[in-house]
Amino acid sequence: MQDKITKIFKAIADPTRRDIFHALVVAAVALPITQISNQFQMTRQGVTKHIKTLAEAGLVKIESQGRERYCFADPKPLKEAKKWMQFYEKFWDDAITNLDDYLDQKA
Amino acid sequence: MQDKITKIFKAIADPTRRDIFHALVVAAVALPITQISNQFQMTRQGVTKHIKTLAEAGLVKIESQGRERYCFADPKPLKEAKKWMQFYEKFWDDAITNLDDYLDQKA
DNA sequence: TATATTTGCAACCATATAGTTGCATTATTA
DNA sequence: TAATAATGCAACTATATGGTTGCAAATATA
Repeated sequence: MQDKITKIFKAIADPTRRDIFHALVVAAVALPITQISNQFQMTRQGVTKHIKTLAEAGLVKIESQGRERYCFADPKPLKEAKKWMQFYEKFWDDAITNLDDYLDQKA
Repeated sequence: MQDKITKIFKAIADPTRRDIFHALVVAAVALPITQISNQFQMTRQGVTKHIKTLAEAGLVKIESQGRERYCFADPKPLKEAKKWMQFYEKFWDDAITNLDDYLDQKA
């Protein structure tokens, strides 16, 4: 199975999923699947699949109530994604800015 | 065509690609493709494909010198990924911590 | 010049992914 | 109880993805 960080990055690597996630975040309330899917062009089942992917990454929580399934965004897993990136942050500035110069120097 | 942020997230969503990227970052010098691929179990062509994906996301720069192609990690595009995440950072803490409570309240 | 090295390109394969349609199930409401 | 609404499940399609092998081209070295 995929590790957590891979699931998170895969989940947000799809633009439609980012849209769904965003819609849930700004909604700030839990919404049933059908209501979410009404905001998108694709079929309910398509949206459901994306929500499942988001849920598996922990970015969406789902709670059943009667026949409805309320979905709510949970951005917390993004903390881990941020943490992964933070290691590389220190290289943002001291990265070789001009590879040509580097290679010339080496030659 | 895919937008920039999608390319970046897709590039780092694959664990092998994260490994290659990491190897290039810590190497801190430009390395020819064959030399990079020697550090991995898979074929040179497999590694080359991953490097291409990373390069298309701007995370790796490639410069030809003679018959060799020197690759170097450039973490700068991660800034954009971080920026995307920063919008959701403000929701990390005030996100509904217990969806059950929220729904009970609503009921 | 002959040989070895680094690489790109193309074809190919297996699996994953994004999306669809159709139907059955469960819960609500008239 | 009958009709409607929200959902899950399964099958299916098309395309993307991760990876391979084989071969040709260009460059470097003996």
